[in-house]
Amino acid sequence: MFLRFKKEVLKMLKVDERFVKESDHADLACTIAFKLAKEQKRSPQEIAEELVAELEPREYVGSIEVVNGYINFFVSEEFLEDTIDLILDQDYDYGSPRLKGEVLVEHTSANPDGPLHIGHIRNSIIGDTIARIMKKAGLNVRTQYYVNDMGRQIAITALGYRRFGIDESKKPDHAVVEAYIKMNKELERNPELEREVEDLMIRYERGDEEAIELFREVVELALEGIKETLQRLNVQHDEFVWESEFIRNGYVDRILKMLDEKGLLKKDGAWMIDLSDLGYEKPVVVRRENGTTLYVTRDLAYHLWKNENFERFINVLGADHKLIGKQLQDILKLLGLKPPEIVFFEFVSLPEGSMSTRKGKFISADELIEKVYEEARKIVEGREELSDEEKDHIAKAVAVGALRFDFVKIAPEKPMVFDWQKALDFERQTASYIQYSHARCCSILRKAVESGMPDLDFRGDLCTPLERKLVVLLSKFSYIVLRVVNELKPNIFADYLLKVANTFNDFYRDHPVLKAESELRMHRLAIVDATRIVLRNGLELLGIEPLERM
RNA sequence: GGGCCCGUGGCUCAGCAUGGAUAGAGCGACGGCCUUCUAAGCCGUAGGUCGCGGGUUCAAAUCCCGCCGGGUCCGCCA
Repeated sequence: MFLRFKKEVLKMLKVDERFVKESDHADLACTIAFKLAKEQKRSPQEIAEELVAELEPREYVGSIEVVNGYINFFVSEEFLEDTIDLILDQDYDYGSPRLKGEVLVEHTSANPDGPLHIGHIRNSIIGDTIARIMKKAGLNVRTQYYVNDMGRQIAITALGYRRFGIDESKKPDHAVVEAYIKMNKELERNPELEREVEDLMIRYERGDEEAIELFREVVELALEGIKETLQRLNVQHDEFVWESEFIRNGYVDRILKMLDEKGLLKKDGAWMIDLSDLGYEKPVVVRRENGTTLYVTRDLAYHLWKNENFERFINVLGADHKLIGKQLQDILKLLGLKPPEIVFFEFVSLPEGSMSTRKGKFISADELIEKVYEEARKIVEGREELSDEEKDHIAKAVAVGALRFDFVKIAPEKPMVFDWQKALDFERQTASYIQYSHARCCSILRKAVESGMPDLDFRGDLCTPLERKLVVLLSKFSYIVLRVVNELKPNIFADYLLKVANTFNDFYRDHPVLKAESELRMHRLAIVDATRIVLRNGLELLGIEPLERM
């Protein structure tokens, strides 16, 4: 709805979109007069007044005023009424800007050599949230986990698995990483084993059956554990795509042929692409002297496949992939293919330094989830009216919410230092605050039903300034969704939802609902119900369960 | 050495793309509010040279240049 208001404002003014912005002083504010002031050598105020004199309020633009050169626009009562009607009418569907298109989101894609750690889940949470928001926007979204089954570290894991076996009593990913860590130590002690690693990698790429079976077994084990963790976090993948598939299905050969035909390959024993014209110091090797391919080669093949199937493809990658990511984009462009859009996120480190799976220096996602759950459980214990089962359910939802929100609210480009104390401090958990606000809405509506639910009837003319503010905020849902789709910054949405919860709690404080008389009661119940729908739909986009009581 | 990212009250962050009206939240601190729709809530107070120095502009947290501090990348690894 807010999008329509903005469109009307733009149509009235006939100015470029960038001069119209959100503001604390108005629903939308225009700064064009400042620009014109310079050219015309007149005061911004004068120009703004002149511009406004020619404008007539329309359907959704209720009033216009000029202050200090700003042209401030306010929504009409009709706008407020249509917003509430739309929300109540669309319910679960509310909030979509109704886009069309085929989109692929690739995220997480952690090496299958052990459990996900707290750095990996930053990737999962950003990726999953983007995917959810794009789906909401109406796009046809598929999510994939790219399984790096051909790497050196998987060969090492496979060797460790064969040599030491694994502890079957443990969750499989945690068991696999033990073999990986042990094998790494073994390699340090005995560098001769290096040849075995290399040999195994070559055999796997050439399609040696025994090697394939070994890799498959160990990778499946790791993935089994990883999938369980992802499920706990409400992170969904439609498919797990194995890197080695692109060797076997011919895409690697095709991409190499394309590179060759474009004259991009320098074959000097190894095959490489010279990117010095684009400012890269070193060439990118796509085929080793021994005939095997590299990670980037398979990734190029994967992106050839993406080009054939999707209009937009988005990768969520750690900042350590920046160089290789840019090279991938540039090579694809040279081939006349579409490059992926990449969301880079900075590292999550521990107070004592960066994490390392190889050295066993990491905090696993499972451990974090468990501890946060225990903490949430302590708080829920205080609610005597709830059954044990309900308490458990609420604690789980609150824990996952706290965790997901903690990661998604921070802009991806910010480095994070993990802190146990903060992760477990529920005083600062904003997710449960939003869940709580939603539960409050539900509670009011439950009581209203008990005492005979009246018809909901929102009236623009009954709105207090705060109610007006809340409804305008509710109208921005699809506008915010669209922003995330365009800018790929899911933290914008987290911020928005927090603002909705905040404003609702302000409303709750000094606007009695159930005690209000007749039409005011109907009016406010409509606001509560609409807020409930926005909070519920919004929490779902963040992968957080909207609880009805807590 | 070169590239990229980050640097905003004691702490964690938003705002920076497209410069504009008093720099916003949360935690922590201090003081208040449960006979009134869930106190996982609300209200109030204190706390800021927006890393530093220049520049552009009527106007800079936001744009440009130079520094400083932290992170990260620069393999025929992934």
